[in-house]
Amino acid sequence: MKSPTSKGAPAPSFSFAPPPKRLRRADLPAGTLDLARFLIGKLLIRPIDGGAVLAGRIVETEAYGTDDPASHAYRGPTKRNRAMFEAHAHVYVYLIYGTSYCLNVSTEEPGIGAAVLIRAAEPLAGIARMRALRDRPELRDDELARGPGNLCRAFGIDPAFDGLDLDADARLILGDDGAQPEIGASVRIGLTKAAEREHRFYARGSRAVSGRRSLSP
DNA sequence: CAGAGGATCGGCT
DNA sequence: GCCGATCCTCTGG
Repeated sequence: MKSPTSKGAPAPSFSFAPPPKRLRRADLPAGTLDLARFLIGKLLIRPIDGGAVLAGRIVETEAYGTDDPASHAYRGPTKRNRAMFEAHAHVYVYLIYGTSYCLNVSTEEPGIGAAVLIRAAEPLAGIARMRALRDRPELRDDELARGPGNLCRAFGIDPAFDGLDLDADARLILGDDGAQPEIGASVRIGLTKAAEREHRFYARGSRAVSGRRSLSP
């Protein structure tokens, strides 16, 4: 028997204790490495239909700062990367390898191109919907948003989100519920340029982190 | 205007 | 661990 007292009532789509605080631009550190570390443990929340949300805890990020040959902004602004040059807390979404989208958050003052790649999240709410978006019913919860392309698919994030201001737009929200995982650092994943820089950050012990186990001790 | 390459993923050896 | 899929963007001629 389950929920005998709430028979017929719709299940709450989203509940945290304590409820998360929405993070605005002023709450977010500027600076690429600082924001990459700060975002570990924070909540990524995407409201969908009927008051429901998709939500997950960010467990892996990578920094792409100034003077970084691996950054899309390294050679200056282009049509694609313009969101990287907006004030910090703007969203940059791009297509990689013709198959996956990647979600980034801009990190510096206007005119400076830099961003943090959101690489993985632990699903917390809207999990059935995420599994449907992935179209992989066999996956465990902690596999749904593991890896930057998978995260975008699980959250339904596509180029329509490119340029969105996390401070002002209701389509995507950063939240803080007070959790503070222990943070580890490593080299970034999948790069050919500047591969030695330890600009990847992750939540120690999370099963939702991508990459070989040895990268996330 | 052609061509190379890419912040990935999933399947296969 | 290796490889192909798939397509957009940027670069160079």
